[in-house]
Amino acid sequence: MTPGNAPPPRPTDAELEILRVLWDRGEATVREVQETVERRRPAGYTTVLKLLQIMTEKGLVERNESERAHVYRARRQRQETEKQLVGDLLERAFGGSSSRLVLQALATKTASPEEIAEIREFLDRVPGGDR
Amino acid sequence: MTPGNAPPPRPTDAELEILRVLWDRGEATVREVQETVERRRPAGYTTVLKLLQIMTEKGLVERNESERAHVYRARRQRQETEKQLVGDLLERAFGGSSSRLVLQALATKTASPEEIAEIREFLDRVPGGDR
DNA sequence: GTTGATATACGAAAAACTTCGTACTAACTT
DNA sequence: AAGTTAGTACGAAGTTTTTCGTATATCAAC
Repeated sequence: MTPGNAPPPRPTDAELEILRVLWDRGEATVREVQETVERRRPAGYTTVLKLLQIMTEKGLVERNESERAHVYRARRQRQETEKQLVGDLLERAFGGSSSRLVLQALATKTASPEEIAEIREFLDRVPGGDR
Repeated sequence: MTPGNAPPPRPTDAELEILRVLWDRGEATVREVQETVERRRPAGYTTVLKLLQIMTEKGLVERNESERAHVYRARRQRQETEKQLVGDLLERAFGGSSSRLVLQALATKTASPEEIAEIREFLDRVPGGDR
């Protein structure tokens, strides 16, 4: 096993940008990742390569080396990582109060009517959340 | 003006722990902060002192030096910082979709019935969020 | 006034993060 | 075969984060 067996660490900012590319595309070579990241901000080829190598060591991604250009995939699903990040922020900044985080999120960026309906549906299904 | 005039940077993990103490107490000396942080995790006195000094430079806190033991205060309100952190995570991980973040938060840690009611009330008041 | 307790200042080390240059390798092209 | 292109490996440097030791100052009490 490459990384002991501990759960992968929280991805850093630069790592998260790369993960987003991999989640979108399913899998990608270094060049594909680099070209996509490049559109958002300056990022040299070897920089992205090195990051992917480190992320492999950390267990954040895995790679297929059968071709000359290695193909990378995220090791955890987008949703799992999102959960990790939210849970982390919840503990670090909101003392575990999810409602405070939720209200803050809604205040930060207004949700569309569809999104609001979606949230309502979720609340209706939460145990103890029924009116 | 101590820090140019740029908005204070996103606080790091260790800085956030200190800010939480300051938000709770309103203001505190290094020793008070250190003793409170200590309960959560090992943290030496000079470590906390140094962090507070750096945070002063960064503009995250301000201090009153009129007494021998300087008294520190958070420079931004808890809510402003929470907003910054949520907005940041929203962009970095959720591509700006607040509903995805909200649903993830609710799934991560179940909110109490009171909290759920609070969220409902908020949704009712959001423009376009009325049923 | 010397001692002891309690402060701040500051340098510096260790770890993590980010970036990039250089070396090397494999494959295609002429 | 030699040169060009496109890839990985890896060391290393710059920055930030975190930690702590040591020097120094202040104050109180003896």
